[in-house]
Amino acid sequence: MPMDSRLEELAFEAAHDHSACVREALSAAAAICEERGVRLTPVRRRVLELVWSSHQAVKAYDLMAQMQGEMAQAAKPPTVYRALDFLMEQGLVHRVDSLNAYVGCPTPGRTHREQLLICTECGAVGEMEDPAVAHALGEAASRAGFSVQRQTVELQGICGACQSV
Amino acid sequence: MPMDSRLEELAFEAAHDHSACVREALSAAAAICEERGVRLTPVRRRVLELVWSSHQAVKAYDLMAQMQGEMAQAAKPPTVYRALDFLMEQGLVHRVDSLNAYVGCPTPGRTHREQLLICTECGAVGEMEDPAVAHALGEAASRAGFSVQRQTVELQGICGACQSV
DNA sequence: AAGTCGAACGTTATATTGTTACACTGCACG
DNA sequence: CGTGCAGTGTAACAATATAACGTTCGACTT
Ligand SMILES: [Zn+2]
Ligand SMILES: [Zn+2]
Ligand SMILES: [Zn+2]
Ligand SMILES: [Zn+2]
Repeated sequence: MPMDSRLEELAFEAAHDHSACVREALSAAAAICEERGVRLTPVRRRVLELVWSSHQAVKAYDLMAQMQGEMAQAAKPPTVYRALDFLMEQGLVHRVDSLNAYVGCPTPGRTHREQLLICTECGAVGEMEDPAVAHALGEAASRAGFSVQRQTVELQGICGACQSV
Repeated sequence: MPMDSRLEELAFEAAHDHSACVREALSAAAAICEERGVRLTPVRRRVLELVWSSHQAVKAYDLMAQMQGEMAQAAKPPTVYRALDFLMEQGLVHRVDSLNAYVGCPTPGRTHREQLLICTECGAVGEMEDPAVAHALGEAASRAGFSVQRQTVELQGICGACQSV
């Protein structure tokens, strides 16, 4: 069982063997679901695969469009949204609020307070989990008397690959 | 011209003279628009006033509903969205991405990289601008080779007022 | 084997949020 | 006066998401 976090590094790599990313994400997901006793059904698996079809965030209706014809009938909104809800509950996918879109988590299995990096040039979405950021946020919030339950941190900017063009 | 940042403190104050918040926000907006040579038209002013009708984030279609009948005709979506776009450009209002809603900025006039605090109990939305957070985010992003242009930071949790109930 | 239950999925309709396109008005400016 | 342009009105539509309810199917009980 690999389960390394190599995927974390790849979002902004211009060229890499992306089919390996997909394979790795799917096999990690299968292992996690197995371990938790939840079911990675064909619909859920297919949605996860399509979310991972690039390192960009994917729109729900684009997923539907890609699933036209390949399931028995056309995939309707509830089918896709239910699958996305499941994948998010299991931490396999994150929602990108500032884009109304969804991206595969490169480090599933451990819960985390991730910070997303969204390249406005190439659309790639990376993810980091910086303890100093989490600490600074917690400190600042508690000075304001605020008790944090969840965080949404999304940075828009230019990724390394796009800067070096 | 007051232009203090007292408003910043009030989002989570259980009881306060909120009509003063509204007055202050509107007069600050008028001053800022005057100074910049942009027009705070009646539509824009009314939208800003309604956004400030509480310290909660307000939905665009709720604004429309409240404007029914008071303008010549019913307010249609483009009217409200154009006003919101203007107010956001001028930094008088922020969009809360995680809620698809809009909140008045308590410290307009200076551009800032704000962090929003959203109480899941009472719905109030406060705002802070913590240098340590900004610094940690910048550091972490640049270690990832990422050049930040904009940030979306929204913390969901329980505000001081709701904790002490 | 038959019954029961609940998770997953299908289906239809609807709700919510936001945009496009184009016409009209009124004021600033020559 | 025209002329242009910012602001607004209006109609239609696009994009995103949820509600409500029925069906299927396998696990478990009896
Ligand atoms: Zn890849
Ligand atoms: Zn890029
Ligand atoms: Zn107030
Ligand atoms: Zn509260």
